[in-house]
Amino acid sequence: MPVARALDTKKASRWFHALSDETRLEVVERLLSGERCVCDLTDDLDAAQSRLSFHLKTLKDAGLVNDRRDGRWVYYTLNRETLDEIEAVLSAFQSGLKASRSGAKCCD
Amino acid sequence: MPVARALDTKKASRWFHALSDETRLEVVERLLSGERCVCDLTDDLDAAQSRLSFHLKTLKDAGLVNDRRDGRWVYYTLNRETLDEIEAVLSAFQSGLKASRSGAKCCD
DNA sequence: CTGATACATCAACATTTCTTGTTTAGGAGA
DNA sequence: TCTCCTAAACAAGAAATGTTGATGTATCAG
Repeated sequence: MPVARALDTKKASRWFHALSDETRLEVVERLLSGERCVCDLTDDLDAAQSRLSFHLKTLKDAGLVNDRRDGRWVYYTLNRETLDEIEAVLSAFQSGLKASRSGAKCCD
Repeated sequence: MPVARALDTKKASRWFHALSDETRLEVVERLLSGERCVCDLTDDLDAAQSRLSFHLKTLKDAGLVNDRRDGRWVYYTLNRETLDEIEAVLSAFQSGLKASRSGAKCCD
């Protein structure tokens, strides 16, 4: 039977890049407890509006969050499916490792 | 009872940054099947030696890989503990999400 | 319509990251 | 020792990323 399919490195690198910034990680943490509007996040993180907007766009482009406009406010939520996919990559790493032989000699 | 402790965003952002590059992800993939020397990786990935060395250093600085010298060769392995820690972060995200309420209104 | 609010977008600049080529260090063997 | 080989380190330039302040756009209140 086929083992895990190959990693989509392009997709995965975009996910990890989106998570590679402290401000964006803080946004993700806030969104764990549910939907948030930009104004809340701006207050919480004490970040300039344009700066936060930039990071939200980065997260959105990577597929990590979704946005929704309601009146003049825009609400962001985490994208559960993407988080699932990322976790699957990590799990694949783990199980790949478990199955691995060790001590392969090279260059002979 | 206390839920998950707060995320160490500094540490986490370094981990994710290390994984945010396609070349480095390919290195990680190769290392899943066990220890590899730099020369093997250079061949496999068709990368210039100094370029690969740069990425290996990035991975090492982030704690994702360990290295070991044997004669003139240097062997790299994945650092299982760090992978565990990263997976724990993702799991925490997942369970945080599951527990989250939705539809919080803001700005009122 | 007018003004205020919430947010995105843009432009300019600073900072970081990546690449390429070159040099240096350490080990193996003649 | 001298030379070859593997790999790290360095240096300079290119490219990508993040920050800040200004401008643009949609929505709502009056």
